[in-house]
Amino acid sequence: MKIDPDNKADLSAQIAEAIRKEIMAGRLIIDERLPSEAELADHFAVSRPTVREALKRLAAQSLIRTARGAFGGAFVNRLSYPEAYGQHITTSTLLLSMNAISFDVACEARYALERACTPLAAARRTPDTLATMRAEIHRQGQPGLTDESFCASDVTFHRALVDSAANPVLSYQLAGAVEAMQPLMNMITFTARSREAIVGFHTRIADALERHEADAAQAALSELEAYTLTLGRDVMAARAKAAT
Amino acid sequence: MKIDPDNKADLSAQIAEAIRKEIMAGRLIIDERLPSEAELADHFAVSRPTVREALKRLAAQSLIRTARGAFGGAFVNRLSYPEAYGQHITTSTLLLSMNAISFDVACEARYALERACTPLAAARRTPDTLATMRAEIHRQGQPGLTDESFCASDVTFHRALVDSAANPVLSYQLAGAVEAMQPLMNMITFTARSREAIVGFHTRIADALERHEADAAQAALSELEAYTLTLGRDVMAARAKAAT
DNA sequence: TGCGTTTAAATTGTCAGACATTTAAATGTA
DNA sequence: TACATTTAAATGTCTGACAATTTAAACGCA
Repeated sequence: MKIDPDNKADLSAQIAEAIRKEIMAGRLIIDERLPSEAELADHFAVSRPTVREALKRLAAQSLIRTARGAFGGAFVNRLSYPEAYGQHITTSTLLLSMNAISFDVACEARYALERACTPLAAARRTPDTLATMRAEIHRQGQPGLTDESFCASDVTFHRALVDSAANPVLSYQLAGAVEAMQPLMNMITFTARSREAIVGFHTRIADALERHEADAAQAALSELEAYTLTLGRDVMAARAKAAT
Repeated sequence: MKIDPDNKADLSAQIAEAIRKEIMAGRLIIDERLPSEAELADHFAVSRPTVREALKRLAAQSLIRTARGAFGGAFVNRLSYPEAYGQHITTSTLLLSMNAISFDVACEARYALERACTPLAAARRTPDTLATMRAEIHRQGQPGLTDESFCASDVTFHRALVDSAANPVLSYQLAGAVEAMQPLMNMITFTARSREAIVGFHTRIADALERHEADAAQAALSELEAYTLTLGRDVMAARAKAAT
């Protein structure tokens, strides 16, 4: 394993970075056991708490997992899809909420990415993903639904659309774009009329996918984008007026 | 702040998760100072090292930053684009390298996402992004270039293509897809003939963007995808044969 | 008064040593 | 052999201490 250079940042950050590079470069392979905390402390010439802080940093990124007991220790972790989803969604959500990203920019990115899925989704959609989409459409038509529940259902619908492409890498990449929009969408008040309009677009998308018509799905998606954009702009305009 | 329920996982993980939720929910706002480690230890009824491990977990995700000295402490961090890029690329690269993702699936996802950018890129490309693309094309034509350098240049070219869309959220999302492919591409040996072919596709893409022709760019991109796929399949076939 | 210097306080970073807890292998026993 | 017990190794946690760093306040001097 590498050694730390002179001095700069925290020791625990340096050690974590050194181990992370080993993993990324493939020199530490999957399920391989790292030296014990005591051995690492000895190797890097630091105390055990410092090593532990470094290992916790790696654990937070799902790079390692730890097990107690004899023959326990820290092991290079196989990054699972659920873990990767979680990381990506956390990062994306924070990036959008903390950097004053305009609704327009986020919306444009999300729908551009979703349109990338529609050709594949139209070709590969399954009865299963279609059923999910239909179920969410039905839920979105229920009168008593709160705005927040409506948004959550919207996310589920769009994730089913993405999953229809049957490409797990694509689903992973899109999860961030779709989920991160939810806080922004939650600022919108959905009137009965706007809900009806959205349900209409969703139905058109589901129908098009069912008939394997990629172009029709893409067209409906684009119209939904334009409509969502107007909803978002209304909210932003109202907010700007209220702030004066 | 929330309290931990009965018992289950590590205390440091529980505490980190509690604080993370506060941040994600916006109850801890940007640049806000968290209580000192001693106060947190008191609040959660744990020792200071345990609190520190929790804070290091959050720091590893760029959720907080720490400063020493009086009036120092842990502060909610504004997640910057470079930090988000780094997180996303790390996660994406590991996900692909550790889960036996087929070259085909990764390739399909990447090019589907890139095609989502071309309409915007064709409309908004700047002299700057075009110049970057031209420079990389020129580099890719140099005879002495190693395969690894060729790959790195390829990544730079495609990132310039993505950046041409002038949507930072899109650039962020695509960074993972483009960069994570590099280790897979590095397995390919680029002959003089395949390099020439790729440079040809790149030139067609740059030309199309320069003339604001989205369809032509998309067509060239699709052909490049098909060509990349054959290169990847040749490598995989050779590997499979060598393994017998 | 005004300004530079010194001091003090608060906070994170690091260390040392200890004990608790968990796990699986080794051992002992019926 | 089968099962219970012991043991060893490792992580999880705690206590207490000191070092390093940074800012604010106190101080001294012209």
